[in-house]
Amino acid sequence: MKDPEAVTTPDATTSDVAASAAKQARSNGARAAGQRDPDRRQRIARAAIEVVAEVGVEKLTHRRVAAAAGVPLGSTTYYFKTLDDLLASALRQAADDDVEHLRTWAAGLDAGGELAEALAELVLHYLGPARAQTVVEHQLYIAALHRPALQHVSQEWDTALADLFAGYTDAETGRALSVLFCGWQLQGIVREQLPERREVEASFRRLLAG
Amino acid sequence: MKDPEAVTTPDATTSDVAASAAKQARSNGARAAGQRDPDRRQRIARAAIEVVAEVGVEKLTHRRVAAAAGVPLGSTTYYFKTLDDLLASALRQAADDDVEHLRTWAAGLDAGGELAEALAELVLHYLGPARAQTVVEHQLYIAALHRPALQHVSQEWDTALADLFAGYTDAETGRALSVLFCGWQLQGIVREQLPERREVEASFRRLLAG
DNA sequence: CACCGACCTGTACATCTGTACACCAATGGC
DNA sequence: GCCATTGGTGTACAGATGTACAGGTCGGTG
Repeated sequence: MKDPEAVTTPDATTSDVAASAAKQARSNGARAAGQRDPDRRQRIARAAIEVVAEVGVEKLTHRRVAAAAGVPLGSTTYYFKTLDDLLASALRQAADDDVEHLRTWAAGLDAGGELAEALAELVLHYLGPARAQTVVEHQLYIAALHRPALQHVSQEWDTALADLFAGYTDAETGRALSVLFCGWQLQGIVREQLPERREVEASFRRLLAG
Repeated sequence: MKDPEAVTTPDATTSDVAASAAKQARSNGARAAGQRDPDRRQRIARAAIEVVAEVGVEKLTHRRVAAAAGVPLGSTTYYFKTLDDLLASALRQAADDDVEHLRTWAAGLDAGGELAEALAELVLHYLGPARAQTVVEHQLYIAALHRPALQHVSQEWDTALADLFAGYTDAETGRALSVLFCGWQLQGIVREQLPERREVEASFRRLLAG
């Protein structure tokens, strides 16, 4: 039986990692047992992110995502009842991936090094090697503006960023750093030329000097 | 530099461009002769902005814009051959309107007053009374990411902002201020609660202290 | 072994979309 | 006065889209 009005999916919204891990452990050898494709849901969500990266949110369709994920159309509508569900999962996935990436970045931060330097480096990373990811994230972030149910995801994203930075200074400075950080990203993604590292670093240093 | 406008005009493909231009040049004294509704094109562009504000870029359609502008469907496709043309005009219109607004703001700036204070005020204005406008602008700004022909519009927008701020300090500080300004806007539009004026002002002051 | 209930898929359909284009209307030149 | 030209509009059409849903498959359970 298909649950009629579950929040988003037949699965629970979170913690499918544990469930899928258990089942995967049980049926590791050949094809999956019971659940033929345990993490297909997450794969579809990531395919949605990929589609947004390539053609933009306004061209996000079930069919395109299905093609990108290599699954039939019926599969995407099975896991995501409506397109907004799909978009929501994509946003959540992108935010989670990003925050995790930021955490590992923070973990690898040299305690003795200068924070402004590291932040400038991070900005350039997001505008250079990880530019595609940055573009998607902003698309999804903005797409949430017209979906009240998603705004808290974007909010928590910003908050996580500010908290992370606050860990090295104080709450207010952390917020200011996150604001400047977002600004550099936003202005950077529409230009093909990267900002000067020296200039970016200098701006962070000014904020920290207060 | 603002150059290419003819590309979006309806008669771009037909061959009587020269003839109409000649006649218009010849009968220049009679203003808007032959045009029953001279600024309908601009009205449609503004209606497009309105539609984006209400339902988002991904739901921007000819029909919706026509309804919002109070014109028949055929009229929107007459002035804007394709949807991208319409979106482009909307972006340009929004950017122009915004830059003009910023200029009048700058013109009314008290020379003796503090810049940080005025900037904080401006941020709160864009997140409060002019929030809808801010939301649209970001939607359009982001939409340009997948339309290379539009990126320069967004770029010039940022540049105009930085130049404006630079007029009160120096080039690099102006850029930094514009980055922080954009950051406050971006983070502000997903929250329903405005940031504290004192905190915003303090962040600008820190940048200016360097 | 039979059966049940999940996972999964192919297809159908109503709707919406962009766009073309054949039409009216007025206006300025003759 | 007439008429060509251009502004303006209603409609038609092919295609894409979201979504429902009837089946199909297969492991688990009694």
